[in-house]
Amino acid sequence: MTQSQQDEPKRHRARRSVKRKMRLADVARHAGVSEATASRAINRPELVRQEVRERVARVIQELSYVAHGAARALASDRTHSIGLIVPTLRTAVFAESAEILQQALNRSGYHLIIASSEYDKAREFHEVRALLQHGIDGMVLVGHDHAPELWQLLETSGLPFVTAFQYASDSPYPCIGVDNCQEFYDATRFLINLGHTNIGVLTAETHSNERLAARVEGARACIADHDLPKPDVIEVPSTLTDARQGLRRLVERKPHVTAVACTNDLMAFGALAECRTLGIEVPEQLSVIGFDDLDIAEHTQPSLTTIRLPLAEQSRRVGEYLLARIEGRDGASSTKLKASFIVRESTGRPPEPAKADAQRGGQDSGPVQTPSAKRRARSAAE
Amino acid sequence: MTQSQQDEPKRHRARRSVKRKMRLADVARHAGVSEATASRAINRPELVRQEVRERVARVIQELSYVAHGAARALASDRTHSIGLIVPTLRTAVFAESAEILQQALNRSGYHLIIASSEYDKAREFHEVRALLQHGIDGMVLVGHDHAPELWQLLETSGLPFVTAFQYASDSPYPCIGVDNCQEFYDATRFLINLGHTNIGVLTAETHSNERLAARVEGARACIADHDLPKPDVIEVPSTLTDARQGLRRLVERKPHVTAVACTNDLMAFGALAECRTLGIEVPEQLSVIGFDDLDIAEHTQPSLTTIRLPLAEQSRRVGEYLLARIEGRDGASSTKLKASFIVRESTGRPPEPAKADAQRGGQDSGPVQTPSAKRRARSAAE
DNA sequence: TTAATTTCTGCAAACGCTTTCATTCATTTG
DNA sequence: CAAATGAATGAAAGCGTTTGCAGAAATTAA
Repeated sequence: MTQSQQDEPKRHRARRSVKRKMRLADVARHAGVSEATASRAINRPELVRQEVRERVARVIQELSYVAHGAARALASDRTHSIGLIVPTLRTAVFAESAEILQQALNRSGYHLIIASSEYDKAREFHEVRALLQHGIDGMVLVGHDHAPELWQLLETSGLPFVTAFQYASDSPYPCIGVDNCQEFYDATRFLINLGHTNIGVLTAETHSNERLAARVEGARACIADHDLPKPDVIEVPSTLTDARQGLRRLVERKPHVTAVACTNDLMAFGALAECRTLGIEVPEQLSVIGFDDLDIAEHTQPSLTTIRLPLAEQSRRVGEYLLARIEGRDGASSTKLKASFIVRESTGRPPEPAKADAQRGGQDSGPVQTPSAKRRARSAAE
Repeated sequence: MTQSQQDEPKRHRARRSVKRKMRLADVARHAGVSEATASRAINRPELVRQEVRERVARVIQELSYVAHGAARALASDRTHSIGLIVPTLRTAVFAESAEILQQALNRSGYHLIIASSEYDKAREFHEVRALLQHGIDGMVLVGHDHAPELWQLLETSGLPFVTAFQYASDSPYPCIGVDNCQEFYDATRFLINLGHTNIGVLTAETHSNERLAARVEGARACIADHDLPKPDVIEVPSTLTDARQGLRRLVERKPHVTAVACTNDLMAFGALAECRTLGIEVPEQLSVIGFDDLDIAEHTQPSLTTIRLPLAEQSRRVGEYLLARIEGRDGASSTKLKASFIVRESTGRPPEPAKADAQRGGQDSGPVQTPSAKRRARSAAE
């Protein structure tokens, strides 16, 4: 029995693609080194003599060798992928964060695998299982409100993970994000400082959205702290149409409301749109604030006073933390980020009591954004 | 030398997590079958006796065994992940598509790995390489405009792939999407049918966005086909601020423009905002159409006439095609999808010549959206 | 009953890489 | 100059699955 020309081990099943893929063995052979050395030339170059290192690199080029991710993952127990589970990518804030995180990880040779839960805990748990099974080196979750099995699974798996978008000082797990309650408290105080005493809250459903719930809580707390009457809180499905209807209910039920704090920009846009329809002047008759600072916020009529999350920083820190954990170092865990308060045209002094009840304010009311208001705004942003 | 209690092979290096993970061998042992059978019970249940199948399933439950993705991938040459490269997730249309695709793949046990190119071909090529190396079973690209090396790489790798968001009858590769040129041609015809003879085009940069370029081309073609003078085409960076400026340039340079066809909703929103600022009544003095039908399109003042892509269908088909290819069947390749034309308030008849030059039209001009206009709109949508 | 199928199962060989350990070789050091 | 140290390399043992093949068991046919 003669030795075959190439001493390749014979495949015991057909490869999917016709042309045989180059393997590390091929690289090694062409470079005249062992597989071990070839591998090291790739992964730990400092362990290999420069001359050899270059030779291997050249051969890799020539053969256009591409390492086999799965084999590498199996041998090294590192998949170089990170899982991210967001409620939905349809929300700009999550999409943008995913994008930034993906870019950041990319620079470190990691990939981002995205799954969405649609605000459903069971579904989220299922996704975590699936990701775990697929093999990931780390995981990012949104917020703290998850199925108990999920926490347990994460813990027993020993997988590095972090939660984002909500800081909680009492969280037993690492989290990176703003304190939504605090931020909205400050925003509400901004309104109160402007002179508003009757503030309504318009929010999308808080049931499975702890961030929104925290914001509502912040508004409530601030209003209570200033000895003002408990605010009307209207909760509607997360669509513009519902937001408009919500605004209507708010002004109907409480004719005296002079400011509406919306827990996100979507709600605020709905409010603004409905005000236009109802002939309510913003901010002369009603002040409106949002949360998120979506691109359009600057271009609505009037432009929207809102709160901007430090998404880039959040994603950066999430990436850093995870990579640190993966590589054995352990980075600073929970981090509280600060949002920025953006004052635009949709907020101003409350109307004079006399005017408050008039359905349409006069056109003559001048600019309401007084210097002192601006100053207060700034302080609220800190 | 006595046999150790468990005949487990001893690990030659420390596992990352403390508690040993369950492996298929454990499942097999507990179920009293071989690894092979255990594996089959999981992957090809029809090959094992029901009784055994159930036993294995039970053991898996009890041990909370989770298969090792990398090992599985190495042995089966299937990673169960699909790569998607979009220009950016910051664009709602791409984010939404990614979301839908991810959900669809999920149901079939696949994961979606997302990367973004930022409209940069070199970067895109790099991402493809990275994904290929990571190991994916299929890939989705946006459009046809890619680096030549990318096509080559894809071809030699033999990876199933498909392009989306733009149908091209002459593409040598499978693509699934609408014909952007055709769709915008129809939209332009809608304006012409309303009586507009002087139509401006406002678009974001077309340099590395073939979809926008195709839309502009569609508008040009339609206008030429109707023997109207060549349109002014203003191209601006993709921000609302620039869009507003673009609108201004458009109405300044050509005072007679009575309609602006925007190649996406972002541009249209900018146009609408600027019209408000300039005191131009829409649609009385100027008609505006967009493309994408973003959520807010329905709630702008006036609401925006625009075009909606069949994103769900596109994603569904992309998923189906890829899975078919992966499993060896080959599904229908290129598919042309149809968008829907959504007529709202931002389009109407052009102003009477006398009024056309007046900077502010009378408030008294009634509803312009005549029944016949509506009828035409419908036909344009087919 | 035996032979011929068909259905299940187990053995063991991949899958393509990483990494431990031992070895070789070139340098230092005493 | 021998011994000790350090730097580079290679051999080979995994990593945890899947799957071709062959044999065993169960079923059917004759």
